[in-house]
Amino acid sequence: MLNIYNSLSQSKETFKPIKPGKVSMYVCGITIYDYSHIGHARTFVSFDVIARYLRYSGYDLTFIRNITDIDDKIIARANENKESIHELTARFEKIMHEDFDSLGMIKPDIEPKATESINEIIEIIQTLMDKGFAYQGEDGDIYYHVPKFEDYGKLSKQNLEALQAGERVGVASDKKSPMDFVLWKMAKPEEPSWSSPWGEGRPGWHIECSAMSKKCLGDHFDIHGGGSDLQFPHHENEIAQSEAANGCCFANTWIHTGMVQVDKEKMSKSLNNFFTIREVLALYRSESVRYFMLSSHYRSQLNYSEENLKAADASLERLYLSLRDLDLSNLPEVSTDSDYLAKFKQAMDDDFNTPEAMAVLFELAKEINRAKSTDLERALLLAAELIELGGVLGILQQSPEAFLKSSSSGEDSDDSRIGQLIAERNQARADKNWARADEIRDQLQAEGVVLEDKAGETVWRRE
RNA sequence: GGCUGGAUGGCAGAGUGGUUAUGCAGCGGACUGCAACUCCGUGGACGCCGGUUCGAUUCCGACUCCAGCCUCCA
Repeated sequence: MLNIYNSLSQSKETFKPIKPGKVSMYVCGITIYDYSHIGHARTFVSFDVIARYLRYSGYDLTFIRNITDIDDKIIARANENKESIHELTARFEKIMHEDFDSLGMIKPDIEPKATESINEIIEIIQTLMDKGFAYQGEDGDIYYHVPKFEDYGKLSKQNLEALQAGERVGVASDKKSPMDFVLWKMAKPEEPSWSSPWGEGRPGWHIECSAMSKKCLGDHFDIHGGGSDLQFPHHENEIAQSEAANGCCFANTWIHTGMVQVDKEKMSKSLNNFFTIREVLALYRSESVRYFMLSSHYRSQLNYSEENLKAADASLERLYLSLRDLDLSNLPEVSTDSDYLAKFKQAMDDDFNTPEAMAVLFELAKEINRAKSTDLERALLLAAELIELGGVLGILQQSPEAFLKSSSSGEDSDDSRIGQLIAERNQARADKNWARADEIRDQLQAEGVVLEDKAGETVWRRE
């Protein structure tokens, strides 16, 4: 039985889909105008595992992850670059897909874009106008009138009075209430715009997600997710828009991921302390980066550091080492009543507890290592389980040799040269010239290549 | 100031009202020319103060500290 922590109720709830056997999930994607950073990676790897586990559990999942491709920052960046917003967003969309692929993320079923949902956006705004939840200011912009929505604050546990007390001063506008937010913004000259019943303009920040989730999943769906920094105001505003417009419930379960920290501070663009996915993938193996993302629970903060990334790589190396020297081409069928599978599921059923689930992977690795020398059949069965469970987390799907010989940076030292040095070293060993043998090993070690002398042969791997 | 969440062994990170998390690092042993890999064994922990309890790291309350949101943010 799957239990998920719901931000709405602030507690773990037994998950019950609206339609038995089916799950609809909408995850807020990125506003696209720059390279994606490690914080994005953390959130989307988390939802990737959630999606995989829902499917592994037998649910028929529809997974939506949007792209917000119109927004003030996009316009500003495109102007800086002297290019169109479409050129800018198309370029970074391609980069984002490459980065996400590198991290082993499965693709969402639909990846809607704000600019391809303008009709739906206008429809919702019109409904909100008709129902009296929205109004047009003197500047022509359309605003959502927050005090009109009684449940405002139910997700972020804020109340309007407190929010207004904390409101920063000096915001001059013709809003009726300081908490009101823009649904439709009138276009300034030379800004990209679409025609609407209220004039040429573009959508405000929050409305596109209400429109895209409705377009893809309908008024009422199972799971809505995103980074915890979106909980307020973005998700709160989505609820206000969608529930008011649709006159009914919106998402049942809200899932929020913890932020990535650098030196105990949130990684963010405004603090300029972020690492892009590209930068990090140049330093560490991509699968190790993914492993790192899953090594702590998705709701807790994750501290980015060289030490932690190296530890993740070493841990993953241990798992792959256990699979080495086994014939993985012909794996036996995994038995459904395996204790390890049961333990793994129990961990994942408890709000997707990946650290606990990964502990099961290490138990399997240890058992495989033991069984290798005593009971090869058992070792293979356990290896099949390890690979299957790894697959649920999106790891351990390459051959051990491929992982162990891969390097973090693209600049591999030459494999054939490594082979030559090993041959030379083995000649030295045969001659009992230990000094020369150790010299070669030290030299390779300095290049990040580790040698292991097995019976009859010497194998190598990169670390 | 308001609202959330957190504080676990050298590091990372789960979990539990009484019994081994797990990984890395350490220590002892086996294996090895020496290593590496692997196995066997092993030390080390629950921020602080009270309360509940036969017993609390785990429940309750206060305190201290840390982080997130309240402006753009994954």
